[in-house]
Amino acid sequence: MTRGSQDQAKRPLTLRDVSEASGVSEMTVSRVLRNRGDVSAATRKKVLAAAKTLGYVPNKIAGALASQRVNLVAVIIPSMSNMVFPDVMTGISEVLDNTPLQPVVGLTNYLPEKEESVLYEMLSWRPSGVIIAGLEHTDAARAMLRGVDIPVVEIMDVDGTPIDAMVGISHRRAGRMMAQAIAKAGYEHIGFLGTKMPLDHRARKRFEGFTEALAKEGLEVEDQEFYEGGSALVKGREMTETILNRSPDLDFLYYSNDMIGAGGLLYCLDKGIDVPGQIGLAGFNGVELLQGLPKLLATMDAGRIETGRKAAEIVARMAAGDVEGLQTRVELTPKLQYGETLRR
Amino acid sequence: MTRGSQDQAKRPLTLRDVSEASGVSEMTVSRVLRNRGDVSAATRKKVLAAAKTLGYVPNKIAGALASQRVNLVAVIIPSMSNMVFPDVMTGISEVLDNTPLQPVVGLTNYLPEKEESVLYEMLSWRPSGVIIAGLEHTDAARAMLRGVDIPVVEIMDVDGTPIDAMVGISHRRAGRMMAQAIAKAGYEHIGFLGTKMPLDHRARKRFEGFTEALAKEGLEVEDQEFYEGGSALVKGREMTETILNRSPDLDFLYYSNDMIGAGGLLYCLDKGIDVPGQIGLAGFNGVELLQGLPKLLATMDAGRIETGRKAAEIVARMAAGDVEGLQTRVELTPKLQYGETLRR
DNA sequence: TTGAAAGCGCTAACAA
DNA sequence: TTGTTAGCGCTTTCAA
Repeated sequence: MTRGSQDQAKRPLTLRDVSEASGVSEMTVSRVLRNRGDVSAATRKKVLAAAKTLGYVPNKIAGALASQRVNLVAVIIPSMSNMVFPDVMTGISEVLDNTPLQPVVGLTNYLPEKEESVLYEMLSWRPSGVIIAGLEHTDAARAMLRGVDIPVVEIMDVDGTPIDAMVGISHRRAGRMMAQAIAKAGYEHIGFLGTKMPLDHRARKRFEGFTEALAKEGLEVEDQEFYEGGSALVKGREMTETILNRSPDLDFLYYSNDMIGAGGLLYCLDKGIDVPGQIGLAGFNGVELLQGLPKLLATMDAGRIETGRKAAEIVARMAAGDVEGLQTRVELTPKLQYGETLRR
Repeated sequence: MTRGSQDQAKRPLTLRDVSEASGVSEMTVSRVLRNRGDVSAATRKKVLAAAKTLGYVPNKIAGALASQRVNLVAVIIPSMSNMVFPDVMTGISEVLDNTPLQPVVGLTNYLPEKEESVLYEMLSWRPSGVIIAGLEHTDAARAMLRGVDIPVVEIMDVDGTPIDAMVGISHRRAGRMMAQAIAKAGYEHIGFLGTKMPLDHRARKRFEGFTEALAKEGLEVEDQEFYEGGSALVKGREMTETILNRSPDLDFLYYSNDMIGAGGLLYCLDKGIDVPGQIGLAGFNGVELLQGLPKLLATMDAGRIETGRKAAEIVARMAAGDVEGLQTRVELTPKLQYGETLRR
C-alpha cells in the first residue's frame, strides 16, 4: 500500500512527510505547495507527486500562525432564512471568488448578545476583514470592532455612524419613499403590519421614515398589527383579516416584508377585494421568489446583492492595501417597484 | 489612555500582554481564560480584569495549533437558497449549541469539483467533524474523507454506501411512496416536472423510484418538462402551461420541488382547473413556507431538521469519544402529506 | 534555486 | 495553586 493505510491512530500528514517522501527540504516543499519563490520544474514535479500520493492536506492553522495571515472574512448577519441575507451572501461570494479571501458566516438571530459572542468567536480566528449587518451593536462589540486592525464594513443600513466603512440603503428614506408613493396614489387610510422585533432596527427606521413622511402629507398610520413565528404567508393572511375586521376603512396596507405582504395579497384576492382599487398593498425587500403570485406585489428593492458586492470589494481592496479612490461609505438607492398592488 | 490607543500599527494583544498587565504567568492567564485547572479566585479576578481592560481576544489559531483541537464542524451543502438546507442547518445548530462545537458552512452549488475544493479547504483547518450532503463525491473527495480521522456524516440520502456515518431518507423510497399514493388515488396519466440538474442525485433517485413504482402499477410517466434558473414560482406556472398544452390528458403532475409545484398550483387555479379532481398535484420537501397558498400542496417531508439533528449528534458524540449505542446509519421515513391537491 | 534556523501565540506535561 | 519548558506545523528570514 502506498501509505500505511492501517496506521492505528492516523496522524495527519505534515510537510515533513512530504519532504521525506520527495527527498526535498520542507521549505522547498512549502514553496511548491504555495507557488512561492523560484523552484525548478523538476523538484516541483517531485513534490507535487509525493503530496498527491500521500494525500497531503496542508495545515492552515500552522500556516496562519506562522504567516500571521488568515484569508477569511467574517460575515455576521442575523439569519439565513430571511431571503434577504442569502442575496447579500451571493454578492459577497461573487466578489471574493476572485480573491484569496473566503467568507465565513456567523448568525446572530437579531440578538445583540449573540452578535457580540459570535463576533468575539470570529475575531479569535483573526480574519482579514469583517462584514457585519447593521450599525447597532453592544458597547463591547463596538469596542472590539474598533480595536481591530482590519477592514470592518457595516451593511444594510446607512442611518447612523459607522465604525469604519458602511454600505446599504437608508431605511428611513425607503419608508419615506413608500409613504410618498402611497399618498400620491390617493390612499388615505393606512395600516401597517410587521414583526414583533424591537431589535430589528432597520424595520424600525423604515417605520419611522414612513410615519414621518405620511405626517407631512397629513396622513397617519391608523392601525397596526404584529406577528412572530410561524409561516409568514399564513401570518400575513391572518393579520390582514384581523386588521381589516378591526378597521374596515383601511385602503392601504404596508407590510414590513414581502412574505407577509404576499399572504395579505392572497387573502384579499380570496375575499374578492379589488387590489389595488379598493385596497393597495406593499411589502419590502424585492424578493424575487414571489414573482408568480396572482398579482405582483408592490415592494422596494434594497439592493441586497449590490450591497454584498460593494462590501466585499471594500474588504478585499483594503485587505490588499489598495485604497486608491476606495469609497468606504456607500449609500444605495432603494428602488420602488409598483407591481400590481399599488396605483401609480 | 488605558492602552496606547494610538499604536501606529496595532499589534493584536497576546497572552503575554495580559500576563504583564496582571502580573500573572502566561500559563495561568491561559488557564483562567479557558476555565481549566484550579486557579485561585484572587488571581482569576486579576486576570479577567486585565483581559477585559485591554480588550484581549484570544488567538484560536495558536490555541488550535498547540492543543491540536479545533472545535469546528465542516458542513458542506449544495446551496442555501434552497429552503431545504437552512432547515438542516437549524437542526445542526440546535444540537451543536449544547457542545463546544461550531458549524462552518461551505457551499458547492451542486458542482462535484467545487465540493472537492471546498472540502480540501475546510479539511485544511482540521475540523473535528464533517457533515456533507449526499453520497456521491469525486474520487479525490472520497479519498480525503476516508483519509481523515474524524467523524464524517453523509446526509440527506441513504441510497448508497457511506464512507462513515449516514443520515437521511431514501429518495428512491420517497419516489415510490408518491407513485403508490397517486396510483391508489386513481390517477392514470402522470406528468413529471423537474430541474435540469443531472448532478442532483437525490432528485434523480426520487424519479427512479417513482417510475419504478408506477411501472408496478401499470403506469408510466407520459410527459416531462424541465427548467433551470429564474423564479421557481414563475417557472412552475410556465412549465405547467407547457406540459398541459402538449399533453392535455394528464391528470397528475409530480413536481421535483414544492416551489415549482406551488407555481403549478397557482396556474391551475387561475385556469379554473379542478384540483385535485381533474388534476392532482404534488411536490417534494414539505416546505413550511408555502402554507398559506390557496390550497395546501401535497408534498413529502424529508425530515430535514431531524436529519441535521441526528448528524450533529453523531459528530458531537464521536468527537467526544462517546460511542455507546451510537447509531451511525439512520434512515428517516419520508412523510407523505396529502394536502389538498391529492385525492386519498 | 535550495536549505537551516528561528519563531508565530498558545497549551500539554511536568515541576515546584 | 502556580510556573517552566518544549513544542504544535508551518513560514519568514537569511545564508549558501
